[in-house]
Amino acid sequence: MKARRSSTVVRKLPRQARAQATVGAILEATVQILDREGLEAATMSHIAEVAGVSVGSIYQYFSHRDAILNALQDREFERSLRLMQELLADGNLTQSARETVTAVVRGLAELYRSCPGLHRVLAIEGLRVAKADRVHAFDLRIIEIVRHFLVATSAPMRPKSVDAAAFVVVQSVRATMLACLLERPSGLDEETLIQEVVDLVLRYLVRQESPENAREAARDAEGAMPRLVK
Amino acid sequence: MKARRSSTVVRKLPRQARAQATVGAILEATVQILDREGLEAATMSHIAEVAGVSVGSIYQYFSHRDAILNALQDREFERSLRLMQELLADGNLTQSARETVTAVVRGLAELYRSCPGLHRVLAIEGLRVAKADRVHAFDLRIIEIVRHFLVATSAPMRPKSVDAAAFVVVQSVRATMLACLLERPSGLDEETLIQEVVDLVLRYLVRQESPENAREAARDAEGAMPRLVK
Amino acid sequence: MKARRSSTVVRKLPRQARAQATVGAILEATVQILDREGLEAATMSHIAEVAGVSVGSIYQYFSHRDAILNALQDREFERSLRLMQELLADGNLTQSARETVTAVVRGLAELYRSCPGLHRVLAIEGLRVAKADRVHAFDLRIIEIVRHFLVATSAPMRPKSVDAAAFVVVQSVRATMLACLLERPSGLDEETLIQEVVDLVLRYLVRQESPENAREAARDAEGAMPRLVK
Amino acid sequence: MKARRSSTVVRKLPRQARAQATVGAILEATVQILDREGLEAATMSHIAEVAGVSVGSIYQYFSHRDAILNALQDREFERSLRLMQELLADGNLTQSARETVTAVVRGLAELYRSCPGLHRVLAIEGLRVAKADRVHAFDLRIIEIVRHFLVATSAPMRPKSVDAAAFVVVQSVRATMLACLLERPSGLDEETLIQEVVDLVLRYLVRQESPENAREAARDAEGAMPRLVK
DNA sequence: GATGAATGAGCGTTCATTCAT
DNA sequence: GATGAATGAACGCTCATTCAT
Repeated sequence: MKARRSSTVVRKLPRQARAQATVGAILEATVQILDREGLEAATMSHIAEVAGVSVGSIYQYFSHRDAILNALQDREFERSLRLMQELLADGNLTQSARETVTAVVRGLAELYRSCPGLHRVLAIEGLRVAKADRVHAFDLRIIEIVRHFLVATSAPMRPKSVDAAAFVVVQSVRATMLACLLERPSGLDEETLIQEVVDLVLRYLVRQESPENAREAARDAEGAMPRLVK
Repeated sequence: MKARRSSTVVRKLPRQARAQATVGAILEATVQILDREGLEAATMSHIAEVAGVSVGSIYQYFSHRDAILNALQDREFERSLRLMQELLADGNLTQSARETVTAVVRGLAELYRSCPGLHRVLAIEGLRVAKADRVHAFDLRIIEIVRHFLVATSAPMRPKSVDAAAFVVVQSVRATMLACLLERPSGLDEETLIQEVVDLVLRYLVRQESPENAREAARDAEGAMPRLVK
Repeated sequence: MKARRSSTVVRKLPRQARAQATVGAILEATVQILDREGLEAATMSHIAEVAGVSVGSIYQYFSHRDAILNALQDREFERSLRLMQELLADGNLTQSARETVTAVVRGLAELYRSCPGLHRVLAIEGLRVAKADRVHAFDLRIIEIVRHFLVATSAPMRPKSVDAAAFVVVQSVRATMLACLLERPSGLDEETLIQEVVDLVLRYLVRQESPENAREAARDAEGAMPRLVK
Repeated sequence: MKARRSSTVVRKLPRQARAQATVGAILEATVQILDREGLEAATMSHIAEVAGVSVGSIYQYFSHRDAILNALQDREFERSLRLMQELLADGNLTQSARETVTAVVRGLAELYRSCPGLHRVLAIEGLRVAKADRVHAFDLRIIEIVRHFLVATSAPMRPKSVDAAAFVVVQSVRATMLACLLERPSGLDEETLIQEVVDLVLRYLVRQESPENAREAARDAEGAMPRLVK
């Protein structure tokens, strides 16, 4: 009776131009709704209305409602992964650890800032049991990228367990930056928090040289990062 | 007279007691359902069934469904706050920072571990727009406690902005410990992660003395924490 | 997610008077709709409307739409079975075969005539693959009753295979009488067809004595059935 | 000229031929779907898919979905009619009644057996109110053929009302043979049931000569049909 | 003609909430 | 107060039909 629901996100590959436009309209409408009105406003009728298509058209491309959310989740997942892959690529190892970490944190912050409500919803979805596997798989990929960087960098790594370190860092950065955007803590601007998160990560990961004070003072004075690697 | 007055009293007291018991049953039923079956299983009928009361009775004590979830959220909020208030109270300032932070992280981990499914749901609820203010208020209280500790402790604090530090620390610890329970990252046991989170926090917050290496080696060798404060 | 759909027809046993009335109204409304408007008119909204209740109320007593149809099917199944059990009971063996068969055929005809449209729909339902087992089980019970009679009667049975005979007779009588009501074949009144069906069955089942002609002439003249059994 | 005329012709003929092929593909696809998956699987999209055409093309040849089912019904109707017309034609009157009836029953059984699922669906369709007239018309034609045979045959007919007899016989044979295929009654093979149905019909229709036993014994012994006609 | 993307009325079903008993 | 039957708006989803390409 009921057609099996594969985990496949897209029901039919849109081959015509109009079809492509429709799929795009559906995804954009959903992003807008999620970002502005939240998860429960994203009913099929509302999505259809905002997208300017009929409900039936949505089902031409997405087998069920969750498939739309999955598609968006995948899209953001890929964005995050691409960002980190680029910034943590082996070719960037000549940069200082601080430069690299700052770039990653800032990049994620920008990603979230572009549509905070969407990322709020995606965070919610990530907490639902039904989506656990998807999120877990994503986390593994992210952690693997971080792990690879931690192993490859010439900065002196402090933690004994690279796995644990990657896990802790990924969760901490994500949660803090997202909360920063969603809660807008009074008195704290985003830039300050980015710097704090970068500090959090660097101090946790990198074996500090002594004399510590001198180096930090230097940074503060110059506004530039001393190379942690030679 | 006496008898009547007595009967009046007991007739009144049991009513209140019964009301308390009913409210308790409703909350416990909801906790069980949320923890075991998730948010969508927590329908009014199901809660009533598990609590052993009628749906109508629930509305006697909770004006609408969300009020139950709010009550549970408040209860867990209070538990967290009480935990932190106790561990970060001024009376505990003589303990080492590592001891204190370890106690807090471990305490939160225990709180989450007692019913991870519930905290998963509460995290979800906390991300909903409608609950933003409630969560924000809670975060402010938590941060205030942390902030107070950071100011009061004799450990040499490194961050310039106590507000930012409290925010970063709270978000990081919460997210990492919850993710630890919900994702069960393979190869990482809870105790290891607790230690890593403690390291994350301490290294971020406390100005490290030199020579750093010696001190860390000492900790690893003794299995005990050297006092960071004098 | 989806609650398992047991084959149970009734979701909750109605214990209050109002509940009983509601269940009755739902069933009667469905019978009316099926009888007058056919299967596809029996939507949940329409049933609710005709029954004078809300859709939600239907789901209080029937887990899904098909459960209503199953309940009606069971009700008619039981009626047929009761009818045949009574007429073919061992206590009636002293009656002539013709008397017995006539009573059964006439009884079924009356059953169908009381709401032909309903039996039309039930016949449809009986042909749907999903209901095959239900109908098969019913047919087995009916055939068993007929079979028992064929073995017990003192009329001289002709067919070698009692099983086959029971099957053939049951299917033939049912189909002919139902078609009689639904097609209203011009020029044929119900009574004539009943007599023809009775003849069909008797001549098929009972070993005719010779001289045949004499006996048939006698029947025609007298309008009464000579005992086929001694 | 020649070529052009020829091309004109073939351009026209292929078009018609293609149309024929398309209609054929649609009908065959529908037959397959109905036979294997049932009525509800026969959606326009599914038919189009199996037929290898587009939904739009179906509407070129069939004004609406039901028209396809009607066409199939007509096709099967015609097959049944042709079968019976051939077997009951005046030219066959020299055969014994048993031979003729056996041929008809066996022919119908074969018709049904070639695609039982399709005939199940057609039986369902035949019971729908909207199709009543179509089925009635078909039944009238069938009955007319039977009636003509009953009048023309030299076998001694027993029933007084040829109309009633034709009706009874047609309904009984159809229902029993179809139920035989759809229910697969345990312990009864098709051949046995065919013989029983033939007996049912013959004993009902034909005035039996005495002594009955002798003749039946003879049939059983010889495995051949004694001529009922002279 | 042929295509298949688009349509949208209508379906079965759920569940927070109300209120007569 | 307690009950639980009744409510009905709203949901996700289907599919016969249309029509721009």
